[in-house]
Amino acid sequence: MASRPMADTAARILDVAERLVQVQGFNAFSYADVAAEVQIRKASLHHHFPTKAALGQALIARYRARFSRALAEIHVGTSDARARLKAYARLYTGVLRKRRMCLCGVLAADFETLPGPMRQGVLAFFSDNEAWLAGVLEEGRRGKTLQFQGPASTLAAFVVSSLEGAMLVARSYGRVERFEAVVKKLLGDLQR
Amino acid sequence: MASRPMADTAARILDVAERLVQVQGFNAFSYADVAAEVQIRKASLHHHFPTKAALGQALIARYRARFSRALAEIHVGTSDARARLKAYARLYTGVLRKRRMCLCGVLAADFETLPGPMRQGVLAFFSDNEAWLAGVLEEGRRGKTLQFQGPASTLAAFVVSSLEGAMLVARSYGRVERFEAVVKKLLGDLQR
DNA sequence: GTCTATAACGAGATAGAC
DNA sequence: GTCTATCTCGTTATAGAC
Repeated sequence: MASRPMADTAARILDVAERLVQVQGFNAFSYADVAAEVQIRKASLHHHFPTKAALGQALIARYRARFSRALAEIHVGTSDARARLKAYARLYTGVLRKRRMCLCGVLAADFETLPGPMRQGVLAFFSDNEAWLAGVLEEGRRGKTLQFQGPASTLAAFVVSSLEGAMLVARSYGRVERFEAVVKKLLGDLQR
Repeated sequence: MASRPMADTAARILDVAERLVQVQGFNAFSYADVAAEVQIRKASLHHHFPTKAALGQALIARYRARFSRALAEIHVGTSDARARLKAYARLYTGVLRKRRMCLCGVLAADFETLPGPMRQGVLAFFSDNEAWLAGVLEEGRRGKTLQFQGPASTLAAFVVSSLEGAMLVARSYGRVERFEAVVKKLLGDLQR
C-alpha cells in the first residue's frame, strides 16, 4: 500500500485529547481545544467520536491496551522481580516528566462526573495493574528477591495507590524527585 | 452586638461548594449548582464571592484552617506518636466515608487549570500536613515508639501522597476498606 | 471526511432596582 | 443582601453542502 502522508486522524485526535485530559482533567478540556491542535473543525471531531463520552471511552481503551503492552514488554526485557518493579515505576516517571498525570488517576478525580462506561474502564485499568503487580510480587517472594507479608494483591493495591498519589502531589510541586523518592521507599521496604 | 443571620450565608455557600468540589472537582461544579442548594440566586453568590477563583481561594483557606485546628486537637487528645498517626489517618477516613475526596487532593488533579493563588494554597496545605507529620514522626522515633530511617520529612511526604492516592483510588472503587488497608500497612511498617 | 452554519444550552459575571 | 434581567462567551452537538 502507498504511504499515507496523513497520520490516521482518529489517532491524532486521541493523542491530543489524551494529553489535554492528563494535564487538565476530563471536564476542563473541550472539543474546541482538540480541534485547534489537530487543525480540523469541531464538527469533524464528532465524525470520529460522536460524543465526549465516546472519546473518553476510546482514550481509556487505548491507554489500557498500551499499558498492557508495556507490562508484557517488561516481562521480556527483565528477568527478576525487582527489575520488573523498577521498570514498572519508570512507566509512571515517564508520564510525570511530561508534567502529565496518569490518565486513569486524573479520571479517578473526576470519577463521580463520568459516564458509566468510563468509570468501568478506569477501575479496569487499576485492576489490570494490580493483577500484574501481584504476579510480580508473588514471583519475587517465592524467589526470595522480595520480602513482604500478607497477600500480594493487598500489597499491589498499596503500590498502585501510592504511585498514583505520589504522581498527583509531585506534579503539583513540579518536582519529579518527590515521586522518585516514593519509588525508592517502596522498593526499599520490599527487601527488608 | 446582635446576632447576624447574614454572616452564615457565606458559610453555607462554602459548605455546599466544598462538598461539590470534593465530589465533582473544581471545573465540574457551577455557581448554579451552589445557588440551587443554598436556595439563593446566582447573583447573590457573587456578592459573597465575586469570582469562582475567589470562592476557590476561600474554600482552601477555610479547609487549611480547619485541618490545622484538627491537628492541634490531636496533640491535645493523644499522647504518643502512634496514636497521633492513627488519629491523623482517621481525618482522611472521615472524608472518604462521605464519598468525598480530600479538597486539596482533588484540586491537585485540577492543578494546571487553577489560578495562581489557589495553586499556592493547595501546596501550602500539603506542606502544612507534612510539617506536622514530620514532627510527630521524629517524636515517635526519639521515643522509640516508631522506627524508620532517613529524614522524617521524606517519610512525611511519602505518607501524605500515599494517603491522597489511597483516597483517590478507594473512592472510585467505593471501598473504604481499601483505604483502611493502606493505613494499616503504613502504620505497620513504622513499628518494624 | 471535512466543511460552514447554527442550534440549544449552561457557564461566569454585571447592572441596577428594592 | 437579595433580587430580576441580561450580557457575553464557550460548550456539546447536529444539519446539510461539498
